[in-house]
Amino acid sequence: MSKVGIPKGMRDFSPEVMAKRNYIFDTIKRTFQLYGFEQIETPAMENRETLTGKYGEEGDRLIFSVLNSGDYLKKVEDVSLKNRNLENITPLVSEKALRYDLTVPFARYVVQHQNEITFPFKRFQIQPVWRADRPQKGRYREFYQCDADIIGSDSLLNEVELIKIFDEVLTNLGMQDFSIKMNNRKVLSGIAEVIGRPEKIVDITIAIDKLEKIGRDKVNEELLQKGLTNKEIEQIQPLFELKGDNKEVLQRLRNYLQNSEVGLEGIVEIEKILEVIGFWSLNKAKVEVDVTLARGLDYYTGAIFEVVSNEVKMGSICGGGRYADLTGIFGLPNLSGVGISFGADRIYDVMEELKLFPTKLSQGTQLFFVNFGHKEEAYVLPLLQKAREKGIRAEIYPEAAKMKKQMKYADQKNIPYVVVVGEEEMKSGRLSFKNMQSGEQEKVNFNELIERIS
RNA sequence: GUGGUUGUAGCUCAGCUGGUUAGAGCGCCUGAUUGUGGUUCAGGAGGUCGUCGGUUCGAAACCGAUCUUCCACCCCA
Repeated sequence: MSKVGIPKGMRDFSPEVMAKRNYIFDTIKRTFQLYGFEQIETPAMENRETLTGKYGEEGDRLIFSVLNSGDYLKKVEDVSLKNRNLENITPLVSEKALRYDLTVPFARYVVQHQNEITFPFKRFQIQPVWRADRPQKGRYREFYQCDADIIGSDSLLNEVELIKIFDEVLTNLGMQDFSIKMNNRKVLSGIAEVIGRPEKIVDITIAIDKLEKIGRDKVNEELLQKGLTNKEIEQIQPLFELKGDNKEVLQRLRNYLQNSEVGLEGIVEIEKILEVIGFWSLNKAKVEVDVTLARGLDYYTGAIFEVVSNEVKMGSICGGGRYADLTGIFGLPNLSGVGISFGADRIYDVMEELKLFPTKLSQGTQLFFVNFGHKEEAYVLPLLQKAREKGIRAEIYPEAAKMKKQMKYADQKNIPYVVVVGEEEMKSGRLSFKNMQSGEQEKVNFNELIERIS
């Protein structure tokens, strides 16, 4: 076993894997562009303070900090080192951090470039993000997010367009059965309000979010542990029975939230979104109103989305939601945004499990020239150039190795056609042209050869 | 951050309650075929058993630490 390796939770991607990954990225990118989004990129690192405090306490722990260059202990007093007061020391030894998601860097970008941006601004961004989490199934320390956000518009039409993008991308990737779960932060606020503990909104929603996973009893247990009274827990119970079709769920929810202004507002938003989706047709997506869905509570203020495959057991493969004031923390208030994120790596795992990748993804070499040496190169290299000019992916073996070795190379790279040009072929102009799949070989001139391939 | 799990040849793995030169299949290299791959045949290379330390006459095997893998929790794409 060699000593080389890569950090925990991070991966290499070999050519076959990259072909599949690019298939996903290309599909997502094409759809984003089709809906009018423009691409940006931001640096792998942000200033640490740009990121900290944006993802909750848990999130801060998962941010990879980058050690300062040079004498990074310069600013640290010996006393604080001895006391191991990490909270104070970290900012002194690390001023940069790897981005944790694409949304916060995007908010920073918008604030920084506000004078160049025409609002509403529709951008997309496909880049890796890093989290210092323990790796496990569907969870990596480095993974790609593919985000599309609209910032500077309150309209719910944006939410609808994003739902449509979920549908279009995942359908195009071949998924047959997936659910776009939708909730609204205002509904969650309403629930906390109705049971009289608005300050407990986060604890309540995080607990009921686990309903499907751990069951009702455990959820209630957790609620009790978080300091809710039995009476309050009793009031939450009707929410666990809110299953069924969206209309029915909303009807009962409206009844439940009748005394909460904000809660009713959330319901109206959900209804509006559902109504407008109705103007379009969805392919394979099922839109489900789910009051137990609680995501990104640290910044979402309106709609909350999460997409799960119903065919494979995996965490959520996409997420998203509306944040009324994300740029406010960077000094640009009153800009409302809504965005979604595709988790490309999880989508990959789902597609792999469902065998959804097309077999013909490879953009490998189509035509291979055997190399016999300097004299032959003089004859063959111009032909190679011509083939490439015709758009044929072609290559020549870089040295005059044994033919067996060259053929083997072509075989292992799955190159479908091989040209052999030696003395005989140079004299006659009839090239030996071999079909590697059938094993057949014939003599053709160069133009015929090009026609055979294209 | 908590709990569990894994590590033997390039890959997938075997290796008995500790016993001498650690195995298989696949892959790789060479030749049969000095201008023909994928099939066949013959031969060959390749491992300080994750790392460090301990127990023992003796450790791949037992113990400890550490790293890595995978899984669950927390949280999340």
